Amino acid sequence: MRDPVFTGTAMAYHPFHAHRPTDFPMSAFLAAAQPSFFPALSLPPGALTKPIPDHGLAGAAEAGLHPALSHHQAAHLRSMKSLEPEEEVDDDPKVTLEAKDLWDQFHKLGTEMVITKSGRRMFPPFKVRINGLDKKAKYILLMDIVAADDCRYKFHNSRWMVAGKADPEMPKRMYIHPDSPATGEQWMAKPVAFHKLKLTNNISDKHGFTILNSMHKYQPRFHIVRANDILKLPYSTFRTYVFPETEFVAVTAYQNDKITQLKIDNNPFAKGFRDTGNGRREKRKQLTMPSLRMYEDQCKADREGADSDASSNDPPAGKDAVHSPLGAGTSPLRFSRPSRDEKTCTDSEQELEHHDERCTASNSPGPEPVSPYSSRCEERVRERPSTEKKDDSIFSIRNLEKDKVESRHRKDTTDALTKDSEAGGISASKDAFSPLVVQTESPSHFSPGHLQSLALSGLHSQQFFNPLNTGSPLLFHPGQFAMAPGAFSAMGMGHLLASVSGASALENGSISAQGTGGTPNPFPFHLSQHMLASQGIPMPPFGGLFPYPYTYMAAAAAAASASALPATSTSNPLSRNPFLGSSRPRLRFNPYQLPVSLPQTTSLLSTGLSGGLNAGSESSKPGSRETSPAPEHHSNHKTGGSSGRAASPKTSMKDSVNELQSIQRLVSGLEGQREPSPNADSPK
Amino acid sequence: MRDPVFTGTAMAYHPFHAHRPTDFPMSAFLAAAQPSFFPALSLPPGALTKPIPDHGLAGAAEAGLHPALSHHQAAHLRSMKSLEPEEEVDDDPKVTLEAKDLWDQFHKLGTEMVITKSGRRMFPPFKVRINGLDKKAKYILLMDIVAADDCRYKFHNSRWMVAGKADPEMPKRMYIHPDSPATGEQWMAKPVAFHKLKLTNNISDKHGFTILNSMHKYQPRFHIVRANDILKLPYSTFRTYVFPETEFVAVTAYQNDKITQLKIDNNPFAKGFRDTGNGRREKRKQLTMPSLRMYEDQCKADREGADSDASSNDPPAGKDAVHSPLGAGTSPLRFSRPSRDEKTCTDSEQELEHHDERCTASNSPGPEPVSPYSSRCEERVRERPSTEKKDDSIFSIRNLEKDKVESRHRKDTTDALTKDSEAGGISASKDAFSPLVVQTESPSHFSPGHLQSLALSGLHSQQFFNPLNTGSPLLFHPGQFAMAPGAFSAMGMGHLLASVSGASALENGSISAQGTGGTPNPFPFHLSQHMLASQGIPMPPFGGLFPYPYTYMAAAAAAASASALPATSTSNPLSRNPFLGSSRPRLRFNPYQLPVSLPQTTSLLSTGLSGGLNAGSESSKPGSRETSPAPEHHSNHKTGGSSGRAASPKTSMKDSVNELQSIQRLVSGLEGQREPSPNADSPK
DNA sequence: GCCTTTGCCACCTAGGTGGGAAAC
DNA sequence: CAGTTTCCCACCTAGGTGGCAAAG
Repeated sequence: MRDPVFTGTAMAYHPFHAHRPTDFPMSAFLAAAQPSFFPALSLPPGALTKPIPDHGLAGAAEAGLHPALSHHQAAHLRSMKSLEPEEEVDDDPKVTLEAKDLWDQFHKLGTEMVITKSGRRMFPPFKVRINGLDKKAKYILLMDIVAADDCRYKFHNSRWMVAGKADPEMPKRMYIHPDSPATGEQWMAKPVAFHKLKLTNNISDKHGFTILNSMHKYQPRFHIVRANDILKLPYSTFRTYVFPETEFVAVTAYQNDKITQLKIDNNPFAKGFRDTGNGRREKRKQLTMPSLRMYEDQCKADREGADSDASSNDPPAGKDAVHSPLGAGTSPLRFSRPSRDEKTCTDSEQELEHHDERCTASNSPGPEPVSPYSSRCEERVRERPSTEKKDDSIFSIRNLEKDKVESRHRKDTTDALTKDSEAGGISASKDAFSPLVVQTESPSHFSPGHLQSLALSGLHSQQFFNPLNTGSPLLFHPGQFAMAPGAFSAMGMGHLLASVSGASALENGSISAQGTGGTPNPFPFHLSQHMLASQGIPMPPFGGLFPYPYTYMAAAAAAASASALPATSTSNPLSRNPFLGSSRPRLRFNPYQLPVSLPQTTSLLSTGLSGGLNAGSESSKPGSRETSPAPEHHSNHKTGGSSGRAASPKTSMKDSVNELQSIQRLVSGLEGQREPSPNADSPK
Repeated sequence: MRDPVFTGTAMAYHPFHAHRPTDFPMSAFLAAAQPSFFPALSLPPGALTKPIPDHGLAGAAEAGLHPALSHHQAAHLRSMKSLEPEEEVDDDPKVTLEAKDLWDQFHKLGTEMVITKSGRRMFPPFKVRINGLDKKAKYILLMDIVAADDCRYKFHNSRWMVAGKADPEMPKRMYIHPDSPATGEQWMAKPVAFHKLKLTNNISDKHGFTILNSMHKYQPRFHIVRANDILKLPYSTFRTYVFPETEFVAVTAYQNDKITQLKIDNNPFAKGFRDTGNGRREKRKQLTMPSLRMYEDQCKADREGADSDASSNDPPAGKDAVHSPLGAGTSPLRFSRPSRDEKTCTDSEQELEHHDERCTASNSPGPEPVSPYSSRCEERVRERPSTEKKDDSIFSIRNLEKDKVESRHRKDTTDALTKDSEAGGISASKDAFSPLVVQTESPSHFSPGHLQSLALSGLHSQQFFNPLNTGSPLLFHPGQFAMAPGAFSAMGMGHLLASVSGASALENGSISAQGTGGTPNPFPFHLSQHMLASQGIPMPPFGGLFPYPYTYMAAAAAAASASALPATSTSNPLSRNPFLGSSRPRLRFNPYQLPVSLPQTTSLLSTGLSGGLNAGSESSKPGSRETSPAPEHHSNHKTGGSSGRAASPKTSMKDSVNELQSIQRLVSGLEGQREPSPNADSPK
């Protein structure tokens, strides 16, 4: 397990792989890829064509780059020594969260997302608009949802408060947008929605849904990978974007009536619960009604613009400009929920109410309530010295102070500002309030033991599943990684690349949600049974066997619109490490052990992945994986931001977390962080 | 226009293209591909791995191969000289029509498919089960619907009769299964449905729907192409499968009440019209009620087996075993509709009622009524001498006589028996009653002028659209081909490879059916704006500039289940040439001239396709393209089958058509046919 | 009892049916 | 006038909502 499968030459791999990825034995695939990933730069091969991005929104992105290593320079370097035979691509992705206003509204109240056994969509739908991609290059877009911290919450006295340490992390799944791979031109043509991603609390889910723990806080993440085949994902650079305002608490039933009302008022499918004069459900009182409906109207308008196919069935497609739907309705209700960010996760009534500690001077329109459970970003920011260890910095955090000044010029488009980080070169792009951007070099540091097997699943209602490399949700299974306890979930360390087998792929008339299990023709998906390395924020490099090939880049969090800017960017759950504090290994999941239908999925696995997978699974046994030191974690947020950069795997992780959480007020520092990850497997 | 864009070296193209297809300028793309296509063999590169197919159903496929050039030999030859760098693949696809029983029931009555402006699905859904593919190789599956003949029909006195020549052909579109490309393993995992393909009579359709002429007869076709990128389609071998029982007449309103009732009884969406005691629509009398519902039950059962995702939303997913739903209900009603097959298309009351002229000795359960408008296959078969010109044979027709003997051993699986044809080597596979199989070598003979531009479209309800090469419907526009008048529609000559731009791709919340037109972000699809060469049956090679690289293979039609076998295989509309008889160029369509939203679709087009496209358009001006000699066509079916193999473009086409139409009783002959295709452009 | 989860429900959206009147 | 087409409709399927009672 975790043997250096990634050994071989980059060149050897790509040429071969490019022609017929699927015919290539996984073993060979893995063997050929490793050596090529030098601990070099993090930027994607592209960006060379145009020395300076000329994309509309991206124009100012590079302005503040540190001379150490500009975006383009980095890209160039990478392209030269990287194993990627890819042509030089000119891209500088800028990502904007759609319906940001709506997200902000929810965020202020403390977003809740219902999770059910059968799978539930997210309500404000996670949708982003992308700019700056290379028109011709192909990209794979992904999304995952990682734990925002290692705490469990409870809604008490109209407040969210910590209720102990987080439960064991559920198998994480990386959801590949079904349209992947597609050209940059196609992705940029219209907003990219992930409404097919469903949330569930069913640990035995066979649909490839994202499994979450109820009463835990999560942070959705969006990833852009320039690759024309999902098989290349493990060796590709991940550009990760985090929109703090999309943070949410998973619940099995809504806790906050205001959230419920906001959902009802904006989700067209809940129209039946609106108090539109029609005798409807009583419970809720018209908390909102004023300028409501705006979001829906926007959605419908959007629908006009683009044709819908199976992939575009998400009713809520509202653009960022929702014109503050709730208006007077919800915004005034600033719940004083505890900002549990770096809480010690002890059951207590300590309702963290630092939400008033606005992260930035806020160029927002006055009284924007901070998210009920937003972190005390301001506090943290102050704690953080600007002495980031640039040499091995993992994050490239922009100077938000500067951004604030310019933020008002920008709409609510949270551009993604990619910067170089490996060399410690930090560039504060002038464009402010971008989402947190983390760029990860191809995780060549995976050992076969980390490879993941698919978890298949029929993807039931999951949007059209395009089999093979055409876009299948990646099922991530943290338990199969051999890394430190706290290395997972946080920023998506070692996501497992699993493919959906089930029956969802080829379109049939069948739609039963669960029938997939033991169907005769389970539609084996043997493509991507290898894990995806570090997704975003710092992750332990799996035993430190690797040359730290990847670098992280953080381009400020912001993501707040001119109005709600500071408020929404308050909580920065980017990289909480759920495993750090949880010591009760309740469940362990091994795709192969799950009741999931994993038929015929042995092709690639059997060749070279099975062993690795098993290895990883073994090491991450229930007891081992989830048992992590909680104490040190608690105090993290206090010390993290400052200087724990090159700290030990666990602490360093947390440090980075803290930094991220305080992004709103980030100073221009860029931090590199690398997690040695003691031993990949069990933390024990 | 029509400049030899296809010039260059195969090797040059592939290596490059494989890595980043979309980054490759179309001009270069085209230039590199041409030379590689020798007039060689037609079989796909695969089949080398295993000298003898060991697939369950395919086991006997090679049994009857003619020694001239076996399937594998051909494949080997091709792989050596072909430009395809593809590895040797072992495949021998067998295709089975799902819900064949249901199709048969409709076919007996004379299937009608409603076409509406907003697009209508086909009711028995076109769904096939595939076997014998190479597990690891990637395939692109396509479907198109071609005119079955060049006549216009009218339903008079409860009979379908010819009502003159066919109207000008509408722009034909090749629909790529959205899951494409996918591995053979994935395709074989479960039936492949094409329920996202919609039929319309809206000549300005922007959704990529298939545009048909009302009151005209059509024949759906299914294609398997081993390719990992739609960009390679033009240079890939097409294996075409035709199921005669899926023939239908497009109507704007049902003409035959029995068809209506059959639809209502079997289509779950029409449940509201069933006379289940509930006072419902009066009109129809319970024509069927006996063992009905079977199909639906089957569908639901199917749904259990496989998960549904956006691509699997088609309610009707019944397997082939529908247990003869209508039972006594509809089968007894054998309408004596005219079999207008090779009619002269003159308005007359001559109700062709040769349906009793069963094509084969029929091992079917007795009184299977022939399709009302089925062709006089038997007659035709007899006319055909077994003196196929093997040297340039286009069709490889199996010996059905032999098949008949063995057919009863087979279920209703109409296996696809691929055979070599180019060398004249014909192999009569022992497995009988396969659908008509036509294998086309990569149509390298396209000249730039034939290249097609996309017609984009949002694919509205069209199933999830996977942009880029992941699967987008190909929009075929006959008008942009430079070829003889009658060369189109019939067997899909020169289908245009157009991609859907619209908004369907990236999943958004928007679903409006028509809003695509002028949307801000039209999602340009510049991938496959080049036309797809000969799809199935003989087609004019566009001016004869080419070395006749493609070969056709026919592997018997059959496709009939043990019970209804002979009956269903009666009509063989495979390659009627609608243009041959139509001399009234009513409309001309140039994707660029349509009100379709073709924004940003210029990338590849502008590089190397625009010119070609325009060229093609120019040459195929309205007046030119549709003006074709009708007379010769009429008599075709009489003379066609016998020896018109190497005949002139037009006649040869018809000859092959005739042959195909009589497939049910095909003798062991295999015919190769190649169409010189005078000049690619305008027939004038 | 409290807290949380589950299952079922009514009520929506989205869209696939053919009927039937009206239009062409 | 007859043949066709169009449009709107009621009626379905499929599935996304939160409520709510009951169960853990």
